[in-house]
Amino acid sequence: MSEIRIQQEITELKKGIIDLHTEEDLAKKLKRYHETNKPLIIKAGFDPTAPDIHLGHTVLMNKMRQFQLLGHKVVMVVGDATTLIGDPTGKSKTRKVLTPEEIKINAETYTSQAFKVLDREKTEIAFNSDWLFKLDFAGFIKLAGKYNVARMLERDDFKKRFKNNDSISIHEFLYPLVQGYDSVALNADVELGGSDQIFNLLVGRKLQQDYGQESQVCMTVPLLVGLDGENKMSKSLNNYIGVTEPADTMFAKIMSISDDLMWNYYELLTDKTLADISQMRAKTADGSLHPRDVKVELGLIIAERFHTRSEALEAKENFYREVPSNIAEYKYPFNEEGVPLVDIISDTGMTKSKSDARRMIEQGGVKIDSERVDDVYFKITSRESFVLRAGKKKVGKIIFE
RNA sequence: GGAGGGGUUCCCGAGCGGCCAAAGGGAGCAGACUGUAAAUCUGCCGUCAACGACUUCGAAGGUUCGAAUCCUUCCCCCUCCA
Repeated sequence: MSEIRIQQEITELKKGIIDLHTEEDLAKKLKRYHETNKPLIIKAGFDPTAPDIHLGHTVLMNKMRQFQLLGHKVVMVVGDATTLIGDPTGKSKTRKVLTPEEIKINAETYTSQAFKVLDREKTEIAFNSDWLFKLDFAGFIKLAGKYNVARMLERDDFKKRFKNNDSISIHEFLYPLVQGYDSVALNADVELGGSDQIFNLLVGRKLQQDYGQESQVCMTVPLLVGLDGENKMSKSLNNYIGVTEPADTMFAKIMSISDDLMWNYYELLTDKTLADISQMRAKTADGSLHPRDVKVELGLIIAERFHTRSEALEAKENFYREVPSNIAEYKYPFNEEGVPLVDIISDTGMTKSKSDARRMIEQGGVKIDSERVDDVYFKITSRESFVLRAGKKKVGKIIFE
């Protein structure tokens, strides 16, 4: 296999990544693969405490998929044993411990979503309790002996906490060690992770050496910025696009991001090459391409990845249509004396309280069949069903029964 | 073990007996403008049978005509010294 081919693969794999330790090692491993046809073992750990996957997670998964497309094998390590410790990365509080049942359920939810991106055939799921619980006391002490405090303190958050006299529990030191041991147990060739994980990955790299293995290549991907354009994408900040969300929602959410952020998404979430992206960017800058159209394209790419092409196109249609084709329907009891509109708005969950619904009307955000309502006391007196709009995003068809 | 600081509405953070549903900022929501974007501007932002009533300022009691503000007990955080 030619050097050129390997070089091409490396270029492809390097797209959008933050760290790569080291390119030489990667080249060496890829070369060996082409000679022996033995797939590389690509390891990525995941935390079974948060089972919902959003686009932020898929940045990593896209990278894993890239390896799969090149013929390699991905091992997803469920940290059911390490969760007992709780990853100290960026955390100041100890997290709650899950039961084995909860972990199992979370892991299943997680992996089933992951297969929207990953190739099931080339993916193995492993639980690190399998080997960690077998490590006896002597083995454990031996593991602990492979690293020292000074090196642990090299890690940024440990360093800061130590300087600030914040507590660092001994067991927190064990986390990187144990995660590193996973690499030893799997004999991993490459470990992937978020950029905040680089320290842990490098520990694995060193441990493998100590255990007489070839050390793994460590690659990290950036954290995806959320829809707000500021914070990292996360469910708790509600600035995310979940992989199980309907195509309509995905498309609409993409359309709501800022133009600046859109380029970042192109780079991290699509297969477009860097050259393509900078070309589009230049065209929008000189006015020959409308940024809105570029964003529509992005919306289509994302929606299609998790749904089908036709669903993606339909989502686009719906986005521009006054009333989407597949809006939610609400049944509501009819009353001869007239039903206060405020009640309908809040009871259907379009607003969280009646006060909220009143405000919405006062501010001109409520429409019935595209007629604006400005009377707070408006009552519905006809049995006919109608399309109700409360604000930009909430639409529903009201059917009386 | 000792000394001190604090817990306020989604978040940060003022208030320290009545003028407090509680300043200010952030987030969120609505409207205008646009490309159903961002930025910007304006308004809203506890609940309800709504010019009024009810529930909120860690929890429970108490003082008072009246308490987020004063007292008592309890719970929880944080800082400093050992």
